[in-house]
Amino acid sequence: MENNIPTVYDPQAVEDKWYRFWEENRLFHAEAAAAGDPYSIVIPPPNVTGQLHMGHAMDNTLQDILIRFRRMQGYNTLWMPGCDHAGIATQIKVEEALAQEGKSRYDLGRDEFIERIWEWKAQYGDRIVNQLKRLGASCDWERERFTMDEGCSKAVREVFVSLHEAGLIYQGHRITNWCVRCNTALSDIEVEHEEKPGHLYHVRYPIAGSDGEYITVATTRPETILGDTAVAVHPEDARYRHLIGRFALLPVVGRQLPIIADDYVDPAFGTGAVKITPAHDPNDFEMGLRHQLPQIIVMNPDGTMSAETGKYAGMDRNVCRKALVQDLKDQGLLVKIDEHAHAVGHCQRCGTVVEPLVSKQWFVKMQPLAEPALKAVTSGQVEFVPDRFTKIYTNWMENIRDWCISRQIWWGHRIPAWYCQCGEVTVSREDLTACPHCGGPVEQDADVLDTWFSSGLWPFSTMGWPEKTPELDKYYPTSVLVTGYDIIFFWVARMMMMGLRFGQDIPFRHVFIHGLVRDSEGRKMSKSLGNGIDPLEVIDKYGADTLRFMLVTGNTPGNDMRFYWERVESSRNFANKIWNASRFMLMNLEGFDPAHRPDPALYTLADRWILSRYHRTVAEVTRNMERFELGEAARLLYEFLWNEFCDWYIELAKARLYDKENAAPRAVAQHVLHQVLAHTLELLHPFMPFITEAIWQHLPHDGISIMKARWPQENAECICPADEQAMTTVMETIKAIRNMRAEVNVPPGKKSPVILQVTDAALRPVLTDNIAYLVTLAAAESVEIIGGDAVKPENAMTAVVSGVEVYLPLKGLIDVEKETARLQKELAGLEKELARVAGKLSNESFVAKAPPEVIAKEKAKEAEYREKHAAIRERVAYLETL
RNA sequence: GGGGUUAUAGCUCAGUUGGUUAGAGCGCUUCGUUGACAUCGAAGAGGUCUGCGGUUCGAGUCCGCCUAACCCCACCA
Repeated sequence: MENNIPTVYDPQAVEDKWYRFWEENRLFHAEAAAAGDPYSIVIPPPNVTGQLHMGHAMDNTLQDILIRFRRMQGYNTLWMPGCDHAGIATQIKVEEALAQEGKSRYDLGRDEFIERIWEWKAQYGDRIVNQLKRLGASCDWERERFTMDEGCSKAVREVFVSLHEAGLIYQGHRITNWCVRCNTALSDIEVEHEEKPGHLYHVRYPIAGSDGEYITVATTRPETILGDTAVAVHPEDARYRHLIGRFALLPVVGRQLPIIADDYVDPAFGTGAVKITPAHDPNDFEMGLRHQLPQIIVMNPDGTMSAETGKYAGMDRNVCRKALVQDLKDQGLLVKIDEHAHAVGHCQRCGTVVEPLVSKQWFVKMQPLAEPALKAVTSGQVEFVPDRFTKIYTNWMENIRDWCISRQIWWGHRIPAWYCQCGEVTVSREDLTACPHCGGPVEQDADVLDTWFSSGLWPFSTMGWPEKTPELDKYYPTSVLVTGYDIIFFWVARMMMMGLRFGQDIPFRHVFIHGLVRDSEGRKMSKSLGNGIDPLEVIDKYGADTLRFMLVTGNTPGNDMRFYWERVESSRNFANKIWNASRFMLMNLEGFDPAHRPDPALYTLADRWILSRYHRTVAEVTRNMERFELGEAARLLYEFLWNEFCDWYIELAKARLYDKENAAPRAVAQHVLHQVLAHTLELLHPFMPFITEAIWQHLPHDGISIMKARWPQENAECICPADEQAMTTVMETIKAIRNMRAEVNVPPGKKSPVILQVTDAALRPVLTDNIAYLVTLAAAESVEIIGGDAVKPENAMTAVVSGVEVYLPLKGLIDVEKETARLQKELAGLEKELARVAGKLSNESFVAKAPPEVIAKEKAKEAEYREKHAAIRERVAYLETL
């Protein structure tokens, strides 16, 4: 039928072709009005100017597997694609490009800078999409969305205004995390804390109006001394009680600081006295409010010291620290510097040390939103896979704090608030040109929203919300969200809150969490380490199917995996194995009529065996897919296809396939070969879409694409343990012969006679029927089957499989001593097992309490071992007489 | 300070409601160009499942504790 297929699978030759075919035939497209229960996934939107990395490759492979699986099962399947504008990340990129020209965003001005970013998006916005296509992602590209497109922007504004109307968005002067490099406020989770060795500076503050009296405070950030407005001690601290109500003199500056008492102070830490800097420390900020302390801002947004700091004004914060410490030393006020490890916050995006400082920002009040989001998970309405992430999620939700959503950057959704000179701030769905209160001119808030604000709306904004759309109706809530554990708080949690409030329902039923792809040493792949592996490189070299298979096997949900080229190669080999098994089939389908179903009576044991194994595989693979155990499903397919179908069935079928004189048996073999392989390819399709499509298209088929093939169904009637058992005996007999031949180095070309002494009468016909296999697969010259009571052959090697003693008369090749040793070793193993089983069976509690089928199994084992043992012992005894 | 993950063959990992002589890939040893595949085939070597205790007739699997590594969360200056 097909003889011109290359012996090595070449992904490059088929991938582009079939992807185009799928797209041209709109096979990824979903219609809300079409039949079928909905199954939907929204893609975690990658950064629009980003590039596909290994994490994306894994994340999207998992999604594509689920989508393709459900599509084949007949669901009305939507995979919604799109990109994220990724505020700070994208802005940094464009700023870096600008820096190449020696410019900053301020040189361009806001409008021109934003225009520049849109140009970037136009230039690179397709790249990530094209990379996802190379991976094989079956997204409905006709629906592609962008977090800053018109629809999503409308959703953002609607949500902002609604939350504001509900009193859940407010503006406030509060202490927030500030990145001096990005020049913007950050939310708490955008700050990464790293425990680092630092210093604890002990500084003397003289007591006002005293003679040489002082109080010593300890601080890790001496430059903030300039913003101190009090010194606090614990009210019960006997060392300092007499000082409460008096004043200390701020070193260098000379300002008078009240000494106050507050429970917050831990007498055991440092000196038990704390300097209070309300504008630059979250705790001090709170304490400042309690004691009505003034806030003195000593640092500018760019990290230099403010005009408030006198001679230090304009210095970088780090320079100031050194200068100030020197000044304290000079004045004899620096008592000591202790080594002190403490957590320092860094900007997630640029790594700069973050400063807590007071500024005016917009916040979302989280408690009321978190409550339903928490309940949806604790009630089981939304399930995390694996389950352990439930706890991480709920713990965060229970301790949630308000979310700072305003960013002082330019790329993003502008906050829909307008300021008027009359003092009114108006939040509006429509752009304002005049103040609704006084009619005066208004100016829109300069800030934009945190990127995650719009991402949080993704499951419903992409479906057309706030409009009522058929998509929203059909596909929301989505079926599953697939993402890494690193963005559970950033994204999953926000989608839960927003979805429940604005989508009127949970955003997804399952959250399928996967781990990170690390390098071969277990390190995170990162640009700075230069240890990243480009998925495109893997696809170029080995093909997308290979990459996908490698990414989905060998690990379990939620756990990290390491990238090894050896594993890529092993997946590649599997693809090649599939290719060649298919080649074999295609080369042997001559005269095959798929419509003709052979008489089941003509099926051989091998046929019934592989069909039984196949149907078991269907059931197990489907079960594992439904439970998100994709790696296990893939492993089962690998083992079935390679170890059973290729290693055995193809070999067992060859004789019939090659014998063109006997049409009927040949047709049966063709039928089974085709049926099992074609359907196994269907099972494999979600994992390896390209190669399975390429082969499927060569086969006789109905329908346009394997993508649209019906997912295989298990037929329990085809599962036959007796046939499996019988076939196992035949295979074990073959293996036993091969083993003995290898043991004494029989040349591969040299055939030898085989004598089988069958002790289990039921096995006699099985072996008699399958003698041909021993000839072809075990190099048997002749096979003689003798009864259990017959005289045992002499001068032969011996092996025992269940119910069959296998004798290999190898005159001249047998070294009696070696053979005895080999059998003795076998005996020792059997004795050990026999002792174990006998021990179990003689244990009264076991016999009384274990389930009957377990006991029966153990008894059967015991009988088998006994029989084998007896046979081998007899053999050893015989050898010893020689 | 809380919480979590991991510990199984030389390496990387599976082992899913507790019950087979604990598996795979890579690596290693020996052999193999017979018409699917050397990106292959055949035969092998290699593990007291981190340690201790508990539950159970039975534990790699469930429960404690120990050790080690990693991760997340947390406003002790």
